[in-house]
Amino acid sequence: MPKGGQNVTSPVTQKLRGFGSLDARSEAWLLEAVQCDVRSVPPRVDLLRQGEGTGSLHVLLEGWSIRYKTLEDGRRQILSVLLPGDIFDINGHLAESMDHSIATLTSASLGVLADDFLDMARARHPDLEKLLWCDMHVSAAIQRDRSTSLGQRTARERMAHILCELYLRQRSVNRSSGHRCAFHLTQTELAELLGMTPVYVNRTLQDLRREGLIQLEQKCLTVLDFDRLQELALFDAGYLRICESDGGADSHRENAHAV
Amino acid sequence: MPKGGQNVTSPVTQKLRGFGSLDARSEAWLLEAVQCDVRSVPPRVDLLRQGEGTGSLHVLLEGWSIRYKTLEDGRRQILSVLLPGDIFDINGHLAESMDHSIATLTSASLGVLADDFLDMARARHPDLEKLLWCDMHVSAAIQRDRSTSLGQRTARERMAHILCELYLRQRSVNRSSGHRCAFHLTQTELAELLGMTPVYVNRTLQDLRREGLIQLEQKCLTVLDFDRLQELALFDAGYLRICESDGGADSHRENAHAV
DNA sequence: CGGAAGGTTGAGTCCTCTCAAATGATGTGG
DNA sequence: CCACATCATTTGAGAGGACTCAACCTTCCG
Repeated sequence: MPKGGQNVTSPVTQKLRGFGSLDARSEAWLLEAVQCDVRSVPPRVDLLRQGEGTGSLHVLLEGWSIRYKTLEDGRRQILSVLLPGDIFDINGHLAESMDHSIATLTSASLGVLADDFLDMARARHPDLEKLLWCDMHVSAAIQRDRSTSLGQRTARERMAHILCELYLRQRSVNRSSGHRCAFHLTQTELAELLGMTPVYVNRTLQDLRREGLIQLEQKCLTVLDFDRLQELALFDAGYLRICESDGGADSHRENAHAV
Repeated sequence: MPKGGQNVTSPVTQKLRGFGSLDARSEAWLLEAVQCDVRSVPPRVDLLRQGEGTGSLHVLLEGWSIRYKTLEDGRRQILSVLLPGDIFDINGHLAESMDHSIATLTSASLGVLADDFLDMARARHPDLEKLLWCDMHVSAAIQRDRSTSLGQRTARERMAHILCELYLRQRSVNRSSGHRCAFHLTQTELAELLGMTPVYVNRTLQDLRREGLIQLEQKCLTVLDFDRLQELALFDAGYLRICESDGGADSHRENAHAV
């Protein structure tokens, strides 16, 4: 969606800019690299499969995907949700086989980066390289929060927590309007993400709706009362390291968990 | 325990060698760097605290530690167990504050690496740098497996799984003899790690004991029937990327999940 | 020896699951 | 444009895995 002529609003650059300053030259180079080899993928397709070989660095430009892991007997855990702007398989070359899978949920558009991308970034765009590591660091923090949810939070809290996370993460790449954002997980997928049963997911969602916290229908989430939702979830946005910056000029942090 | 005069068996080098070949020069340099600033820490002390500033790269040389995260209301999730040879806070400089804490369980000995360690490794010991990223990659895989456990496995399975993991990880750094290894988690800590209640941990352990799978007493774990334990846990050791190599000569993989 | 921490046991409860079926969306082809 | 198949959501009733509370026992250590 090139608006006003310049396509500076790629979700990737937008996300990375949230982690720190990015030289205009580096940003241009990144945009170039990302759009060099773009692929369109239909919904519900495995991009990388557990046990098989690894791939190169990918950037999700549009659509939703998931990272998941299956047990021998078929049970499946969704580890995290990948949103536009998310980078994955950043260290693929380090392993000979995947310990998990990655699949699209919706139809998606994918930037496949050249094999020497990281080396080039390291050599010529150190500021960009740093932001890439930051991104990786945030992904790890999200993963830790997911573990914490699964281990400590009740079903209601887990549900509230994931809704907060997905809402804010989309907002940080301009994928929200007002208090609404897309939501491409089915209740069954939510169940696999939150470690509960589809039936119970349904009941938990109805609870949250009944209490006027959210609205969720037709792949669209409306957060009616973010404060109460956040409170219920024991949600602390600090780990997302999201800086609120719209035009790119100011960058007053709103959700940071300052010391 | 310098055996035969040379202390080449630091748990770090041992662990890294499992991920790939390490030049003798790099190894010597690593040993040097790690033993340059060694600190002894008493049991049950926070090394790094959630919300506070980050530290530099650390290597756990001896003893057990944990990575954990606390919710506002006090609930605590132990994210992972750190064993001798484990590296942590590898990307500390990327964040301004910790999203989780790290604490010792036992008295521990800790190698604190110089700030330019990674840069030096990158410049002069690329083989070592690669193994460090491998290690980070394996840590992430362990974290993913933890999420999978918490989300999909039953209490019994989770318990069996963590026992398999801790046993194998210790074995990979020569911290086991026969089918026995140290075990420095109390039942309460196991509960915080597995997302269950201390009382239920106790009952689950008794189940496993009754079935002749394990023995656990006095901070010592004996795995009586690894095969059945592994089967019960739906444990797949592939993600640990452990190569079996004793004297350093051969390296027949035993637990690898070959394609 | 006494206190504290960890481990064990019992009984009752409830959060979450299972099974099953009905209803509502979505999409495809004739 | 309807009929059909498929998938997603919803609802009900019953069962059970894991939790809570509380007491008691054991080990450890100053």
